[in-house]
Amino acid sequence: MVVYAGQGDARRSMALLWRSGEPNEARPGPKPGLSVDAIVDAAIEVADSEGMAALSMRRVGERLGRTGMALYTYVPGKGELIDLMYDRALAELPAEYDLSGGWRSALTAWAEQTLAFYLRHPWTLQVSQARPVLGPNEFAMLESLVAILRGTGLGPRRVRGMVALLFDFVRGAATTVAESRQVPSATGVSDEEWWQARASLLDEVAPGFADRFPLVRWVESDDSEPGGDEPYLEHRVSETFSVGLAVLLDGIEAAAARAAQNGNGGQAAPPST
Amino acid sequence: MVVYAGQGDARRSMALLWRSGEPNEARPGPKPGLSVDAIVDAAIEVADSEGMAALSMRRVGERLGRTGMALYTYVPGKGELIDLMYDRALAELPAEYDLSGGWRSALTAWAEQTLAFYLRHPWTLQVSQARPVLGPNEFAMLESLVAILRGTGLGPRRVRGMVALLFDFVRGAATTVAESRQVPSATGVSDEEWWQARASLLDEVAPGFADRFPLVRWVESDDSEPGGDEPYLEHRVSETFSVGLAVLLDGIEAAAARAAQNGNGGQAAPPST
DNA sequence: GCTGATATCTTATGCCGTAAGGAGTTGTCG
DNA sequence: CGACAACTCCTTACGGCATAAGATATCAGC
Repeated sequence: MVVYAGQGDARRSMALLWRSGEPNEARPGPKPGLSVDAIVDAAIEVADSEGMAALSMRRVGERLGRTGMALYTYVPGKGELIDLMYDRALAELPAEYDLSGGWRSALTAWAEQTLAFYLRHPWTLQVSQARPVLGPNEFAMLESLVAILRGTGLGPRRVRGMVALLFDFVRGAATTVAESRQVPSATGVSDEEWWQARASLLDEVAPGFADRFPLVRWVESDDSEPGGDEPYLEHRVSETFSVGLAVLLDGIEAAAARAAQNGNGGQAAPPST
Repeated sequence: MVVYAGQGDARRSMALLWRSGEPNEARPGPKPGLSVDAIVDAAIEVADSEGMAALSMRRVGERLGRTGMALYTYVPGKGELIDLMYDRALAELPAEYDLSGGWRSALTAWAEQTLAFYLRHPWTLQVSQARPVLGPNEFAMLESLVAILRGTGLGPRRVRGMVALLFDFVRGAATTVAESRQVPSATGVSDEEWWQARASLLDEVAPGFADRFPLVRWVESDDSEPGGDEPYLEHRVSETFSVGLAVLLDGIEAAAARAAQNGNGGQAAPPST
């Protein structure tokens, strides 16, 4: 399931994200044995290695030699912790891309880097996108993508559309790979074995299946290059990724060309559908 | 979080999905008071009205005047129930689209219908895509999309890429709207109010924000038509949706044109990147 | 030393999925 | 008819979760 951000005191969680309002030194009471950073790090370790489903306050506390409840001194709740984890992880992404080769090559690099990021931290795919975390690194990520798309000469409305499209695309591909990787680890069965078992079950349970869905059969027929040592589904996804990226780049180029023709940044020109 | 399908006895859950191996009549024991269909219907009602997070075995049982445990007579577990819900809901989608106007208009209709479906049943967005449910209606959905894309003359590999791209796009847009709709219902604050509150908090907590991210400011600047009575974010998404769809259609057209030129269904022709 | 703020722990509440086993119902066979 | 087996449904219980409430220990400044 999608994990939602904390609804609690919005001011406090924003302050945590932007590290503002740090406590002054020399306060009464025992020295803090932990820190927000240490907690976020431990939580990311848990999520990276065992997945979002295994992330619990107790689990994180345990890794720090504390109980789960000890974390509530530093962080308002689990939702806010996830926001912090997410924004921290995003810091890994490049702040800018080489634009000297034009926007197409920069966008390709962006897509590859971003895909790799999601695969390094698959749990980030489960952080809600609609109510953005609004942390510094999320803005930086957006800034760097918009910097590339500015090269197309399109206006803000068009660029917003492409930002969404690009993120949906990369996140979708990453989600497929990330979830497929859980099959072997969760079931002890290789990806390919899982698919073959399912396919033979299909024949058994749904006779005449192939005749009912001839186009499914056609589209699954294999006209691709062999996948080397990549697992079955990951090979499929990497093909899909390059095909999809090519479509996106061509579509963006078409929009940019139309806008250049009209000389208006694509703002007033209606799509030629 | 993403909800994973049941790992249990695969044969049994496939049989449930395809409704094969129905029990013969005249068995000993009390007459079944429930049925798989009744349970799936009740579960869909819960998920539609209260969201996936509120879906629990006890909750569904309660709606049927039973305990949660009673459901285990009919359904192996929660994961399998979700699979059944998903495939049942997919039956709402059109089995075919009007191809007489060409693939562009059919694809536009597909995107709109599919988006509307996800918004009617937002919980379907949380069913894992990598290990497909493999129920009859999931195949039917794929079949109808491939039928449209065949009109482009592209080969299976290219069409697979576009299928993934199109689903990622529509699901991404649907996810954004679906999650944004939970803000008002969960917090009692309108979408727009939520955003304004966040924005003023940003100023407070991150001074100099606008200078740090000038392109974010630029891309968020409003060059769009007024949104009528649509909520803020939904208006943004519907703009984004039409921009994205136009890009996709143009990109697909470019691929199709290149393939037609080479006369090979786009199979051997390398992408011109 | 006292006061009051702070960090941490223990305990408890109310959810969850589901394992285990018992009670009641109904068909078939002797 | 009675016995048995299959079947539905229930109660209880376990171990997990987030987190509220409150007890206890630690420390700075007066």
